[in-house]
Amino acid sequence: MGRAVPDTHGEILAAAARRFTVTGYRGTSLQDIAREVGCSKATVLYHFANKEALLAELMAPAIEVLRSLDDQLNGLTGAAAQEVAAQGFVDLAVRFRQEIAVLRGEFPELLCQPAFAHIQEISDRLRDALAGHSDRPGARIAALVLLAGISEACAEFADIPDDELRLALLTLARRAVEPVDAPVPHPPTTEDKDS
Amino acid sequence: MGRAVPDTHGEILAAAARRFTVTGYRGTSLQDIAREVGCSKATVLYHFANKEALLAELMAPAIEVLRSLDDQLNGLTGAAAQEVAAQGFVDLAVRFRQEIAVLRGEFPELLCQPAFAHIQEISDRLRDALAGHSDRPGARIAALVLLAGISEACAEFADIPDDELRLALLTLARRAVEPVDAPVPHPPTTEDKDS
DNA sequence: CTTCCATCTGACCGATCGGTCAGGGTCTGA
DNA sequence: TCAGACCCTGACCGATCGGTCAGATGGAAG
Repeated sequence: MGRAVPDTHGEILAAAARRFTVTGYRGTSLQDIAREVGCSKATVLYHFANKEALLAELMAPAIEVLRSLDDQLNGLTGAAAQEVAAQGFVDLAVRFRQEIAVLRGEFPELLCQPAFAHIQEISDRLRDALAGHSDRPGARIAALVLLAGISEACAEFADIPDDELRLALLTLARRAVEPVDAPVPHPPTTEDKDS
Repeated sequence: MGRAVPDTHGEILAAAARRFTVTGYRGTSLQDIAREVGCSKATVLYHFANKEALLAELMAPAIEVLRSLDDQLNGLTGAAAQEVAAQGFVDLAVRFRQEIAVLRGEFPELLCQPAFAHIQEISDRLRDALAGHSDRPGARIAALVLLAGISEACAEFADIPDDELRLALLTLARRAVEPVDAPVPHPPTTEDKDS
């Protein structure tokens, strides 16, 4: 009865997600998506203004969670920032495996599109937090390796249950981040307005 | 004098590498490459049979080194395999930063092309070695995260000197691989035909 | 029955893609 | 001087891309 409602919009969204994960955003044509849904290409463009809008709607939930993680990170320093960043990103990556798989590799190019204007800055801050806000090259490199590797792993291990993948990644992340040996974000000579 | 030789072939190769690293293989047209070189698209296709052949010649040296690493790995087990895999891959990734940046993200699709027929198997074996040939999900996941992350890091940190990047990545890899606590590939109850 | 609106479609558009081809320069060696 | 190899090019090809548009369909409201 109720299920007789076609919900073409949602079907297109789901089909696009499936195709994007296999052949990438650039490598997937609107025709491909339409074929998978079983409608015409014009129908796809009736439900979505253009290809970019389709991608934007697909990524919206993941981006929302990423933003909230960015908020949580605000103000944290040192090991606390590392732990929250690791836990938050692993959780996000596991939950939005498919969305992350979509962006795989095309990240830098897709970020240029206006729909993803601030994602670059957010992920930069996330990387910075995972490095414990350290400016040592080793810490920054480790943070990048982890973020990129976790994304890739989530896209790859689609068959592993969420809990198991999350645990493995979090364990790895805690083992791999470069430890911030001294909790000295700034020596007590400067003004400490919040302590 | 001698430098007057144009060497268009090499210039095209270099220009292609530059463009591919920025906009990816798919995202770079032969026209783009020709424009960067300052010749016509037809000239590009005079020096290279097609776009795929251009990519293949670009990747050939890196693939050669990857193959030799694969040979070195043959027969190694446990921690020894992990160490050789980590060291070998970090070295390869740092040396062939640009080549690896080219493949960034388009790896799975590009591997389908006949020129890269066996790369998938080799990288699978490399991942397996980095996991110490363990079948524990944690070890396999850590290996994948490292391989993917190291590739991404090499593509990203183009400004860091080779030595510094290599040291940081190797330190990270040794810290991050899941340790193979006991060198027991198989308990002595089953038949041991080679020991 | 008529009107209206949401949904959907085939036909079509200009742009760009990878790739082909005939031919024009230029240099060399006979 | 001439033949031929080498390098390079503009013009062109069919295919496919994202996107537009006029119109067909069908159900609900008046």
